[in-house]
Amino acid sequence: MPELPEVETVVRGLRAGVTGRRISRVAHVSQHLLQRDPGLRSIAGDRFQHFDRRGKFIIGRMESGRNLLIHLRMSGRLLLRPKRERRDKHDHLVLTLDGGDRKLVFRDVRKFGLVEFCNGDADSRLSSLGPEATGITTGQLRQLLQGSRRPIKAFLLDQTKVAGLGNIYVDESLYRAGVNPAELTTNLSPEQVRKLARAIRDILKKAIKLMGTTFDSYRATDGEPGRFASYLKVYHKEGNRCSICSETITKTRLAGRGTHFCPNCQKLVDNQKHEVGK
DNA sequence: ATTCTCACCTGTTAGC
DNA sequence: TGCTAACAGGTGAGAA
Repeated sequence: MPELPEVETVVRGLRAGVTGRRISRVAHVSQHLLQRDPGLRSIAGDRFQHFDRRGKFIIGRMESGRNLLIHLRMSGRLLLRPKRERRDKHDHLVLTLDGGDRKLVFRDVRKFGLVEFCNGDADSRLSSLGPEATGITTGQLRQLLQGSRRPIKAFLLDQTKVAGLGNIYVDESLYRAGVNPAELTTNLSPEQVRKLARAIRDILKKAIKLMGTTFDSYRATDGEPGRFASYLKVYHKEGNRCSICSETITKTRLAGRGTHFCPNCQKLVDNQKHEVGK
């Protein structure tokens, strides 16, 4: 579930607690991470100089010049824990840090997450990302929509179009903009594009301020849950009343995901005007 | 070329 | 109660 606001919160925690720290020891590394990067253990002795975020990726800039690429995917967490704390069975990378009494732990129940060295910003996983969702403008969004014909929800989940959105914030943004998730990108009116860009920026800004949304497993580096969940209007609100029109929030399946919306506030654009009054 | 579907995992929950 | 099946959702490989 970690999307842009959650990843941003984690990165801020890393900047505050890990920047400048040297890795004294790799206390544990799981086989599945070593399989992807057999050289991962060589991080011992290196030092974290800076952390960047790009979309949902975290990039650790190392003193050696190397770049550590991290993705939390669904259940990944980066936690600062006391050095003596017993290892959880889902801890897949445990880095003991010089100075202080904490260690950096990558915990990931479902093992979809990623921790490996990459070749910097030229790595295709990073270079193929679209512009950051936090700053998406109406003009950018209009441009990106050109030549695309698919449900707007599928489009917004595509990281090569806009980077950082996931299922929660896509549903929330579409609701705020009054756009049906199944609306084809080709059908969006200029006004809808404008509202959508605005909704994305506003919702992400507030979610970052509240340190993300904790629905289930997400936690910040200090173990704290995000506080945006109480502001969700449609995500996991099926059966509830729409706060605008009192219609019942509906859940369907679109683009392979649970999709939540208000059938009244988010009507499909009537694209068959010639059939009016049929 | 673009879009769609499924595999990747495991814990939780719904259903019988 | 105990079992199985479905579900959760980000990404990438392969199919359409």
